Order: sequence, then structure tokens, then C-alpha cells
Amino acid sequence: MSPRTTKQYEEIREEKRNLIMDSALEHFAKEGYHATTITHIAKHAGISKGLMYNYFESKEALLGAIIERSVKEVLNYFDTNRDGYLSEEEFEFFVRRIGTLLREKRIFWSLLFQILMQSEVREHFRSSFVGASSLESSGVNPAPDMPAAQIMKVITDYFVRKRERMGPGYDSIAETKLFMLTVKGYAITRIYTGDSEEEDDEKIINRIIEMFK
Amino acid sequence: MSPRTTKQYEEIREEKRNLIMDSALEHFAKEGYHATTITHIAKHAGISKGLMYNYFESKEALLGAIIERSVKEVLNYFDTNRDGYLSEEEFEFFVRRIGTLLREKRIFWSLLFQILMQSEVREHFRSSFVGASSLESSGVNPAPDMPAAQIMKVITDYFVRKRERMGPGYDSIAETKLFMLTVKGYAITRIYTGDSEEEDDEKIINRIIEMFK
Amino acid sequence: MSPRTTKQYEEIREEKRNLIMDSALEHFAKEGYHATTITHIAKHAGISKGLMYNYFESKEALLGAIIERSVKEVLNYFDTNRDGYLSEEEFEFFVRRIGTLLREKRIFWSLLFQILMQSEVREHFRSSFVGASSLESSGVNPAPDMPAAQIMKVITDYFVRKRERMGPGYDSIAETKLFMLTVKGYAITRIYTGDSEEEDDEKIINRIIEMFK
Amino acid sequence: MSPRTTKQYEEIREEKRNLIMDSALEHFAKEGYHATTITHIAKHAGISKGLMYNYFESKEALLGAIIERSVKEVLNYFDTNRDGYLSEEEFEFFVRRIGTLLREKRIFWSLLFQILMQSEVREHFRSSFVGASSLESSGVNPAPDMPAAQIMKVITDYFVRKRERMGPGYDSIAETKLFMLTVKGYAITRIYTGDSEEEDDEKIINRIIEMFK
DNA sequence: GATGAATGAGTATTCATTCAT
DNA sequence: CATGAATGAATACTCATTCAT
Repeated sequence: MSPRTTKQYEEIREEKRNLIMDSALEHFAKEGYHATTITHIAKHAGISKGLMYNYFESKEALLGAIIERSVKEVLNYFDTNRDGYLSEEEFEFFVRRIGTLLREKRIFWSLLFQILMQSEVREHFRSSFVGASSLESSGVNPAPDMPAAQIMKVITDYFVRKRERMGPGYDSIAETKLFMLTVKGYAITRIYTGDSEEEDDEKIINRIIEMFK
Repeated sequence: MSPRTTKQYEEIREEKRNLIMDSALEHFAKEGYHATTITHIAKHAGISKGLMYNYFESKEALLGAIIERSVKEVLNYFDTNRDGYLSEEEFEFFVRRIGTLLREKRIFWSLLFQILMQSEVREHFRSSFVGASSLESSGVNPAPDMPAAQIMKVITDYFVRKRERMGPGYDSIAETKLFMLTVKGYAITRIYTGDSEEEDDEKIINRIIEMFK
Repeated sequence: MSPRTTKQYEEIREEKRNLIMDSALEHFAKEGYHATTITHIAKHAGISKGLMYNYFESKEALLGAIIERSVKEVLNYFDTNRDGYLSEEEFEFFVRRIGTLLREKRIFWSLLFQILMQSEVREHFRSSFVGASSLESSGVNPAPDMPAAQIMKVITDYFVRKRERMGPGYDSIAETKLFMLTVKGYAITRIYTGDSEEEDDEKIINRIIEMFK
Repeated sequence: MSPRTTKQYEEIREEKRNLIMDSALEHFAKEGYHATTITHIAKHAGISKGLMYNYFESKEALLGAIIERSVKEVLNYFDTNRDGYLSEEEFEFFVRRIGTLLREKRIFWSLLFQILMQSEVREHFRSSFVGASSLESSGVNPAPDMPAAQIMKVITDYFVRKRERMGPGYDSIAETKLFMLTVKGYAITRIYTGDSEEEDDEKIINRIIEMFK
């Protein structure tokens, strides 16, 4: 009889929002952003087209929201490193964590790559973006106010410090870049390889750690 | 005025085909396959929409033709290795060649990645495809009748032989995979990094050779 | 705490109805009927969409109610004339009253004009309408049972009687029509002219009276 | 066999453009801009929806094009007066011409009024507009670079000069405004009155000339 | 009474493809 | 060969209206 409370409404909204985003993420990642239709997303989420627009202003806004949400989740994942210093042990931990992350958020990463591969879209989302700098720029000093930039900084610092261990012949910059591209290569291999073939994954991770620790 | 010979006509046709494919490739790579319109391609190629359909059955056929053409070009690039054996020197040469190839055919690679990242498209083109297996599968024994598979075989064989040099502790399979993912990582870094930042490129290539030779 | 009486409830309802109608009128007049959304009206009135439908059957019914209400107000304004006879003095008073009315109910008139300008809507509301006949028809003998028709009759009669003053060369019908169109012209000028420019208004009114009294 | 010449194409385009605009004008005027659907316009013009967008960027652009075209036609109608001076005889001619114009371009005027009555649309088209100033502003000195402004100037000048004939008691400004509103009133009466009732039209026009000449 | 989530029919717009010339 | 007008199916998006709470 009486209308729902504000809180009830908010809960419904939050839940539905996530439902829609999950459905959309799956489709975007599988078929690509442009090839995915709102109708499909809605049907898959079990709602009407109209409702989608009650929650998101547009298809693009939906994409934006998905990215934002995922970025937040990813950042939380590396939260411990935010203090800025990476010991050798923490470095190992960090690399293993990337592996886990890629396995768990596979669909998101798939989407992210797809998006970043289209220069126009890239421009559009660069600002709101974390992964952007770690994927795009091979520059070593990105804007320090962005979370992704912070992660980059932590990594860079690690390799700068490693030079002290390794001697003056050690090229920190080149090594950082090599590490980055190895991670990227590992990432796309993980993302686009069936789960079935993960057998050697542990070995690969170990070798990467061995090479760069 | 003698009428043109059949051969002349065919040359003109071939030229125009390529012109259209060049225009299309550029747009596909920059804006994505779905976001690119036939109208844009035609305008950019300086021809009419109708004429495009004189040369290609459909937008999809055009995409297929581009991929096929590019794949052929790429394979020709590695033609020397077709004999199946890779010495240490040839391995170094092979890696450097990948670098050159990525620089020269950047747009194509960009497109290829984009396409492969959409599972549906992937299915569709897998058959006509070379790069597919080298990008997707981390399996080490692809069908031996496909050109790309041959390249994979050559690489795999190289690391199998390397085991003889390195001793029984050396895991050929893991090492092949690590090499492959490093190449992939190098590739996407090259593809999506501005030309301006190529300074350290030589160093990176050298380090990769050093690591896997 | 005694429960509210039925009467109190009705008063509250009446108030809310008017609130909604006020909000709607404003939007309809400014943005046009079709371009105005129920959501906007409700938000502006500080109520929910659902509640609106508790008070009005549909958007169209809301429009109808607004028109009906306004028409009643306008008619009340001319109530004194209902006895059917217009002396010269009363005629002057009548014209001045039109001026006042246009200033006070500007938004309503704006809406009314807009609506009448769309033939389909016109058909639809003609019946429930007063202003309709005074605006549309230049015929001089409208159905005598409608309030607006009565006003028209009073005016027509005035000019018929004026013929007695002016002599047989005076064309009552043409003069009635000329008066009517002058009033209409005055009306739209008033309605679509910023308040700031009312300086000469008095002069204009005086001239109209002078011309037709 | 051979493709159409550029000229042929242009002719087709021009013809179709006008066809579409005619169809659209009719619908816009009758049902209102918002209530009119592209589908209806296209069906009525005997073409496909898609083709409409080959000729006009959007529904709004179509409206803009209609207004522009009509405005040009109307201005051509008054071309003779552009020299800026209006003798008494020319004034009479001018008023009669307004009558003719309203009869001939009735649908356009109907549309124009409708549009001007929605403040938002008004803002949007004010700039590209001629009629705007003559309809909206009762200001007597509009921007002199606009064609409509020129017409206003010519009229204003006429009444300023008339003061020399009539003596210092004659209020040129008020008289100009009164003339303008009479014309407006005549216009809407003409526009929204069935053709059947034109009998007294001549008399009305004569009276207007008599009053203001 | 009151709320706003949910629906779905409807609307503008796009674009691959066809075809008369 | 070559052109671009023409088509129509598909798509993103809107909004009046309903209804469970």
C-alpha cells in the first residue's frame, strides 16, 4: 500500500544497474561494442529496452559506466601497493596478482583491449582511464595523479632501484619497458586463450618473475 | 586508338582493387570494422559506392580480401624460413624481421588485432587465416598444412633443439610460450605506441634476442 | 487527531489538481504540447508521474482540463456583459478588459493559440471550446448556446446598433470582422511581445477604442 | 549504360528536394512539427524514409530548409519595395499584396506561426529568419541588414512621412504599431479561416487601406 | 494517496546493398 | 566501367502509461 522507501528503491536500482552492466560487458566483450545491440543486452538481462535507458543515458554511457566500475575494482586489487614501495618479495606477489586478476576479470580485459584498439574510442576514454597509460604509453613518467600512473610509478621505481643491485650496466628504462611488454603479452595470451590451456601458466609466471625480479 | 587488351584491363582492375583495399584497411584499423561505412571508404578511395560493389561482393568480402592479401604479404616476408630449420643466427634475424614487419605493416596489424578480439569475427575468419593460430593458440602443434602453422613449427623446433644446448632442466614448451607472448607483447606495444617513441626500440629487440637466442 | 473530513480531502485534491495544471500549462505553452513530457510536468509540480495519473486520465485529458479551466476563468471575466447589451461606455470598458486579460493570462493565451493552430487538435477541442469560435470563425452568427458565441453575439449586436448612429453606408458585418481581427492582432502582439515593450500599450488601446467605439 | 551527367543528377536532386519539402510543409503545418513523423512525410512524398536523409540531415534541418526557401520566396514578392520609399499608391499596393501573399502561401504562414509560438524553436530560428522581426518585435528599428528589417523600415518610414501630412498630433510610432497588429490580425484570420468565407475579404482590405493610407 | 520502476509501441536515423542510367 | 539515387531493415532512443508496493 505504502510506497517503497527511498532505500528500497536505491537497492533495486543498484542491483539492476549491475545486472545490466554484467549483461552488457559480456556482449561488448564477445561481439564488440558496435556489433552489440541494446536489444540484445536488454533481452539477455531479462529487462525491457526502455528500462536500460532508465539506468543509463545511452549506449556509450553504459560502456563508460562499465569501464569505470571495472577500473575501480582493479585498482582495489592493487591497493596494497599504493604506498609506493615494492620490495623484491612484493614484486613477485605483484606479478602473481596480475595473473590472478587476468583470470578473474577476463571478460573485462577483453573489452578493454578492444576499446583501446580503436583510436577514436581511445581518445574518448583516455581521461577516465587507468589501464590506458599502462597499455598505451611506454613513457615512463605518466601523470602522477592518476591511479594507473601510480602503479606505473611503483614499477618504474622498482627497476630504478634494481639498478643498484645490478650495477651501472643495467638499463632501468629499457628493462621497465621490457617488463611491461612481457606483461602485456602475457595478458593478451591469457585473455585470448581458452581456460583449458592454463596448464603451463604457473611455469610461465615463474619464468617472468625469475627474469625480472 | 586500339582498344585496351584484356591484360591491360586486368591490371587496371587489380590496381583499383588495391586502392579500395588500402582505403578500407586504413578506416577499418582506425575506426573499427563496424564503425566504418562503405561511403567513407569509397569517398576516401575517390570512387563511387557502386563501383566498390563491382570489385567486392560485400563489406565482409572486402574485409576478407584485405586480410588475405596482407597475410600473403607477411608470409612472403618470412619466406626464407620455409625450409624449416632455424640456426641461432637465423633466429636473431627472424626476431629483427618481426620488428621491421611491425613497423611497416602497422595498420594491418592494428586491424588484425581488432578483429581477432571479437570472438564472432574470429570464428568467421579463422579458416582463411594464418596469424590466427600464432595469436590465439598457445598449443605448440598446429595443423601443419597452414603457412602460419609452419612458422610456429619452425619456432617450436628451434626451442626444442635449444634444449640440447641448455640441458634437461630447460623446458622447451614453456620457453616457446614465453617467447611467443613476449613477441605478442612487443607487437602490441609497437602497434599502439606513437612512432615518436621508438628510441629504445633497438635496445628492446636486443634484449629479447639475448633472452631467447 | 480527527480524520480529515471528506471536504478537506476534496480541497486538497482540488489544490493539487490546480498545481499540476499550472505546471503543465507553463510547459505546454513554452515548449509546445508534444514536446512537453509528463516527467517534466510532474517534476516541476513536485509530484510523481504516477500521481499525475491519479488526477488526470491522460496527457490529453490534462490538456483538456487546462483549457476548460482557463475558459471558465475568462468567461467569468466578461460576466457582466452576459445580459447581452453593450452601451458605448461598456464597449470601451470591454476593450480595455481584453487588454488586461491578455496581460494576466498570457501563458494561457499562448497555449491556446498554439493549439488552435494545429488543425487536428482544433477539431478535437472545438466542442469544449469557447475561444474557438471567436478566433476561428469570422462568421457572425455562431451557435447561441455556447458562452463564447454569446460574447460574439454581444459584439455583433453592438456593431449592428452602431449602424443606426452611422447611417446606411456603414457595413456592420465588415466592421465587426475588422474589429475582431484587430483584437486578434492586438492579442498576438501582446502575447508574443516582451513585457518590457508595453509602453505604448495604452495608446494602442485608446486608438482601437477610438476607431471602433 | 553510361552514368547520368552531373547536371542530370542535380536536377533530380533539386526536384526531389522540393518534393520532400512540399510534403513536409503540408504535414508540419497541419499536424505541427513534433506530431509529424518522417514516415508520414516520406510516404506522402512517395519515397522511402532513407531517401529523405539523403537530402536532409535531419528533421530539424528539413524544417530549416523549408523556412529558408519560403522566406526567400516571400522576400522576392516584395522585391519592388526594396528601394525603400513607399508612396501612398505603393502603400495601397503593398497592403493588397499582403492579402494575395497570405492566400497563396497559406500553408507556409500557418507553419511559421506555429513555430514562432514556441519560444524554444523561436530562439533557434530567429537568426536565419526574416519574418521573425516583423512578427515578433514591435520595436520599430530592427537590425537594418536583414531583409525583413528592411521591410519594417520601409513601413516605419511611411508612417513617419505621413505625420507631415497629418500634423504634429499624429503619433507615427503608435500608428506603425497599430498598422502592424492589424496586418497580423488580418493574417491569422486569413490563415485560419476556410477559403469559403472570403466574401468580405475585399471589403476588409479596403477598410484597412482607408484607415492607414 | 504516492512512488518510481517497468513496459513497449513508436520515432528519428543509419547504412549495406541494389539498380536504372 | 561508373554513378549516386533509392531502398528498407535494423538500431538507438523516447515517453505515455501501468502497476506492484
